[in-house]
Amino acid sequence: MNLKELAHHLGLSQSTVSRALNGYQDVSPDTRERVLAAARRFDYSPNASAHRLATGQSGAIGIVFPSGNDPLLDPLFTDFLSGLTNAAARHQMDILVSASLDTAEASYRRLAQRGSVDAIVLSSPLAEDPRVPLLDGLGIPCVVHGRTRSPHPHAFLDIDNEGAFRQATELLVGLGHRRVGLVNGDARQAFAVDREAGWRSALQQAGLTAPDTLNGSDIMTDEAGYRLTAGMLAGATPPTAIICSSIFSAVGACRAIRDRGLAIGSDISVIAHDDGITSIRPEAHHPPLTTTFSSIHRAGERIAEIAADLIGGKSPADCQEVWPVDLIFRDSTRPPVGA
Amino acid sequence: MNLKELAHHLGLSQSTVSRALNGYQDVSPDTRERVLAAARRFDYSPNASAHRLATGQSGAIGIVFPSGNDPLLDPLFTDFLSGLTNAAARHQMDILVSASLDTAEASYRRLAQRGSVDAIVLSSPLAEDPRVPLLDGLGIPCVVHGRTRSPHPHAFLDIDNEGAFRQATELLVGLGHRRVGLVNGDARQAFAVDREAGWRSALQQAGLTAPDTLNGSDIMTDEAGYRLTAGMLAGATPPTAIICSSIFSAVGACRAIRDRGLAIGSDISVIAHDDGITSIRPEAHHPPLTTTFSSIHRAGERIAEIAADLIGGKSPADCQEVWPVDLIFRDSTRPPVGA
DNA sequence: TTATTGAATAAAAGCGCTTTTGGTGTGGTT
DNA sequence: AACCACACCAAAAGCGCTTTTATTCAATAA
Repeated sequence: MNLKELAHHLGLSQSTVSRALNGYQDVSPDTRERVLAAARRFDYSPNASAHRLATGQSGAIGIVFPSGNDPLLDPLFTDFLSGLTNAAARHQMDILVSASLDTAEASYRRLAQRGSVDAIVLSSPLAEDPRVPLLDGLGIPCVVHGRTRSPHPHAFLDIDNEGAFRQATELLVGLGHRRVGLVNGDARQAFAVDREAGWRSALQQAGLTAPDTLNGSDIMTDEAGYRLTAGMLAGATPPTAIICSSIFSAVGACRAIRDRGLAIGSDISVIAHDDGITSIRPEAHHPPLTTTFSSIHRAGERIAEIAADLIGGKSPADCQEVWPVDLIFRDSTRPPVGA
Repeated sequence: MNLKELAHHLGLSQSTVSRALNGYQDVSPDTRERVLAAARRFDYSPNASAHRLATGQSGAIGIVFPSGNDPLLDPLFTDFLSGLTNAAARHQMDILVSASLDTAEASYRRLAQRGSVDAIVLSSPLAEDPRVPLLDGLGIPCVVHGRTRSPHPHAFLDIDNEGAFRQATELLVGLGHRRVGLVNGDARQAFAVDREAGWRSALQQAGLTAPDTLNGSDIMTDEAGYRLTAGMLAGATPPTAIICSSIFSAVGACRAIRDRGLAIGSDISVIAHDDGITSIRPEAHHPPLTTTFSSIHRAGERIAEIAADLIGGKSPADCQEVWPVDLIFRDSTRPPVGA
């Protein structure tokens, strides 16, 4: 059932039916009611492709999957995407996930030029990310989950990574720790840069050093978390506390600590950043992990809204948000041994 | 830059340019070369909406996100989606992720009627899943990741869940275990039903019982894995081995075992099903976990191909695959204490 | 009365592509 | 010379909608 048939069935013109369905004013209440009733009865819904061609809008927000070769498949992505999709649906939009077969640049270019999407979401930005100027050049609205150092004014939603890790480090220092290890994500990622800065600043503020031996950086898997932590614990000046950039790293870190015959909390304190993903919960650990918390699901929701604003014409400069991060104190952080 | 402009620029008609770009035969090699060169030079790519309207195909495969209220956000989804997206891109298709705001049924209905997608992927099917007949009624091709008990002949890709868990149980029984606990997923899910059947059949084959107290079923998070395992270990006849339906449950199960002062492998054997997700690797555990393994990423890839076949007109009955599952022996499975 | 508005609807144009149909000029066949 | 393929290309229709422009008819104003 399409517009034409529906109109013919009602003895009305296509335009009248279209206007009635789309809530325009110049249709009598009477006809409108008839049209709506018929649409319901025939279970009519307008064809997506035709609608898009006519309006020039695709009704979709695009997101490009980190390339197939990259082993760093973000497990947080599911929760993020779930939020994104939910909020997008509320704005009558869909999420288009695209893979980068060749280069990431080519994917973005294709997406933009073909008009497959009205806006693009950038995830896991690097500190200096070439994608932002690229998309700007292509003239397609884009909102970054995170932040780049780009002087380019771009729409973004980020969490206060620096503040979160400064607070976490301050907490540990306040408990008496003097050697705090950092198990961070990939050093090129913007969030990792910020977190390191927070860690460093808190230590310096307290008159402590931030030695390279306690500054670990790698992908955020349990394996890498284990390796980095085990390395630090085996070093000449092992840490008495560890801060992990993800709950996955923390799982590995905890195993490294236990494997060394040490207890989490009493021997080595642990703080992890928790994005609130459902499959691994820090409060279910033994002992429950102290965390810096910010829901990546809610971030996804908000980003879809920002994208909708952008499509509606809002200026990117007016679409910049930094969310505070909660520090949730649990049992994995205690004063160091002998304090 | 659109077709019209490009054609005008070349002094050719739109149809000729279109045919040249789409590889039809009745265009001289000469003109084709000219057209392609111009397209490259002006960085032309055809408008997606127009293409879709003209061909009647959306060029997208749809997948509906498990509803927003459902806490069971599948963390495996990322890896699956990644495979799906990659393979889809190879077939020039995109993946459209849609949320179910109201009911799941309404979402599918909308997707199908609006022609937003050419095929739909169904994830996490229940043993009896109403979505299969629904989509069939809507006349939109659908491929199920997993299998339903539906008499409806539907396209699917499943792994041999029953065989995998039978083999795993047989391995444990062969080592001398007589009480094997099952930490399964949600009992309504098709895969959980099959895995339980495999476990049960292996035990019965060996003349052993499959008591309800050792048959745990819940969502596949570390927390639930911990709870189920702790419960079994605290019971009157605790298991000497545990089989987990996911690596996340296994993380929880391992913690429960350790918390009870027992060692994994020597005291309690553990086998986990591993979907090959990148963030948590069983071989990185201590001890490395024995697993039943099947890559969910590759399943995603294959499913996109099946969807493409279906769109191409292949019959659903000819699109049914069951993949064998590897049993990978590592150090978490040993003979029981005293054997 | 006659022009003037305004409401309600119809008609038609257009979005950018694909595809069908039609037309031209070449060369080979009878 | 007439015919027919054949290769190549142009013109035009059509996909299903939205939106602009026209039209009708009744009610009001001059």
